[in-house]
Amino acid sequence: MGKGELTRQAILEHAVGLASQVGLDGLTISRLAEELDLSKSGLFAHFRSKEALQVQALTLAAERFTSIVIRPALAAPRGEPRVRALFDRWLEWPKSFPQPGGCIFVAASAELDDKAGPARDLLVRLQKEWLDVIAGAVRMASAEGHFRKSVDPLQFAFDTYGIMLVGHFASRLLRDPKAWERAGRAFSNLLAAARVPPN
Amino acid sequence: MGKGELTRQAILEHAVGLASQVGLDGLTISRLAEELDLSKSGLFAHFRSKEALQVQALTLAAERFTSIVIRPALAAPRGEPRVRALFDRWLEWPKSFPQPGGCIFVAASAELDDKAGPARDLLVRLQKEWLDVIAGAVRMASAEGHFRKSVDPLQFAFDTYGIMLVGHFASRLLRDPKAWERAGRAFSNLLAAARVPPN
DNA sequence: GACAAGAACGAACGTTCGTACTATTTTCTC
DNA sequence: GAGAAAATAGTACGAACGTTCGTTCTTGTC
Repeated sequence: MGKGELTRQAILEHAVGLASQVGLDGLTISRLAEELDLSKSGLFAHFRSKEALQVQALTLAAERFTSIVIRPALAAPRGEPRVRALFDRWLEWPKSFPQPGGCIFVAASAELDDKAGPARDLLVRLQKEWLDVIAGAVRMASAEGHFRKSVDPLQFAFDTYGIMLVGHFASRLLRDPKAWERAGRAFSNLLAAARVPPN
Repeated sequence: MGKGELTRQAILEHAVGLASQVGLDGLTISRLAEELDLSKSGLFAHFRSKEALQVQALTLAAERFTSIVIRPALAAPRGEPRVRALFDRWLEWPKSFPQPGGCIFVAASAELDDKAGPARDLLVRLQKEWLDVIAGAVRMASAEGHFRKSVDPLQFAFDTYGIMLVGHFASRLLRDPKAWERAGRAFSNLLAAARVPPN
């Protein structure tokens, strides 16, 4: 990996953190350059447009998400354990990949939901894939006999995502120290409702 | 109500709609003035700072939220019907008060979770109040014998908010036509779990 | 060690931002 | 309907934005 590629990655890594705080639009090249001790033009040359920078930042975040959350969780045994692992690893994600403003995908989701463009398109694809990963794990949990057959995998993924969103909201905006505890409880309830009844 | 107050309201109403699309920060005075056929300075004079404009826009939205969502729902009979009414009226809110970019509070929550200032302070207060309204209705539902005594009102409010958030997310970002249907189902499950078991 | 390619720089561009002033017009009050 | 007060417009400002340009320094290759 040449020197250029190295700084490009460093820029993007920092860009994700910054964007998590101020948004992908609030991100400015000047500030990014300043914080990385680069010249505005030198930094800019790596991307040739702000939009490209945004897209590449999202791409980098997605790669890391896969390796930090998804891949390890898929190593858990099929069925309920894997479903749990997906949730648990997601909780660790904003810490494992430092995002001082919280999960960049949550921030970007609210920001981009109205703005057409390649960044939005990419984000939509990524989020759908993530929901599908959850739904897939749920489907297996039914096949393994852990969950009832009647559990709707996409509904389960939908519900889980809601818990993640509200955890994020309560933790970051309301600064509720019990936010993640509550999220955990909500998810446990979701699991309990999906499980095949004992006996 | 003098003419000044009238245009001020008109400005704020439009500002809320605009902010729902581009965010409270993305809101610009020039664009607002343009769309309302006012001069930049003429519009600006009403608020004397952009921050004041943001805060007043949030305030207006909150007033409308109270009269569109909360007040009518409180007219529903105590207990589960009132809890349901709160949820149902919330679904109507982005339509009753036009917000082309979706609920302004959802947008603002993601945007302001990191930015200290009066706008954030106000938003936090409003959102806590809203959660308390839900929790209060849940408490009554337990008192009325509709919900189990063991239901944690704040947890219920937390879960409900999550459903709203994910409905918003699925509908606006993913453009999932089944989003609100799914949200309704999730909420029904929540209600079912809270209800006292039959017999 | 020469030399091309790539990376970073500083300065400048046109535009837009929020805000400050002063003037003009409109509205309200007696 | 005159005069005060309020509302709107006009113009200008300094700062920040994304982007372009030509130049310099650094890196890697033969």
